[in-house]
Amino acid sequence: MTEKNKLRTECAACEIYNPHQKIVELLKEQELSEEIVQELADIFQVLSDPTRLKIIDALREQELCVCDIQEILSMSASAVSHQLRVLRNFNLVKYRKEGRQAFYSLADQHIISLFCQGLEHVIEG
Amino acid sequence: MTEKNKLRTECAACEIYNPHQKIVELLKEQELSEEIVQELADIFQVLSDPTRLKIIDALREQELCVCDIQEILSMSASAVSHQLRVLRNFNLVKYRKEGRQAFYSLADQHIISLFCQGLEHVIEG
DNA sequence: ACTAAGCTTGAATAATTGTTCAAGTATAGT
DNA sequence: ACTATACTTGAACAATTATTCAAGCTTAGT
Repeated sequence: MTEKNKLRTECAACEIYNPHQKIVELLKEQELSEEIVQELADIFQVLSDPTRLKIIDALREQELCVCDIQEILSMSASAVSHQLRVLRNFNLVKYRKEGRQAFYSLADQHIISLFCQGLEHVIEG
Repeated sequence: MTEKNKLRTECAACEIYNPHQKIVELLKEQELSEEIVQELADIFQVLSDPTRLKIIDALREQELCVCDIQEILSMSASAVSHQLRVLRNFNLVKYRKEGRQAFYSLADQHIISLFCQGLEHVIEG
């Protein structure tokens, strides 16, 4: 094996010279666990719907009942309720019952950080 | 109209006493534009897939060619290429051609902020 | 007790999406 | 010129998902 050939380490995937062999091996080991990646995808997935984003946005400053949200979004109670359930299932919102009404609020402010960071990305282009 | 009734302003949505009438009106006006919300949803949508998240994660430290990524994710070239196109369309990655290979890298570090913020959310529970 | 309001839920439908498959282009090596 | 590699692309398929519809439950007011 010539000096030149020694440098030409082979990637398991490509047969041509590959400068990233060690990095690839490292990344295969260090790769985020399947579970973490899926959870990460899930949380972004919740934020990937305009209706849910509008709900989160509306709840930023104060709690609102379902019919408030319905009014703000100009959507049916059913559609709103379905999306509130998604947000509930991911513990992004909590609610309290008062008579016939259900008052929803953000479970914590952490989701707002993500929301705002995303907004920055959009506005900055 | 009695003093008591004056306080019972009606919400356009609910007929019962609604403490949020003014807030609802305000939110209907201030609501994020449909366009902005859609763009926000779109960017989160891109991040809502495990494959794309893994690609972004792999590209955090250095550029990689398609076959590197293929190897790291244990996926077909076609599947990887399709997802790279999605990332390209949203200007999250850029690439340079070198012979037969295409070397991909992150277009900017902004997306990493979002990625990490999401990761924090997942890890903190 | 009755009626209506506020909200939730399951099924149905239409739309979107991730991967595979088959075929394609472009470059490198012989 | 030929072959194989690296990558891309469009169509097809299965899976997921957002909204609507119809029906339900619970509470408030009469």
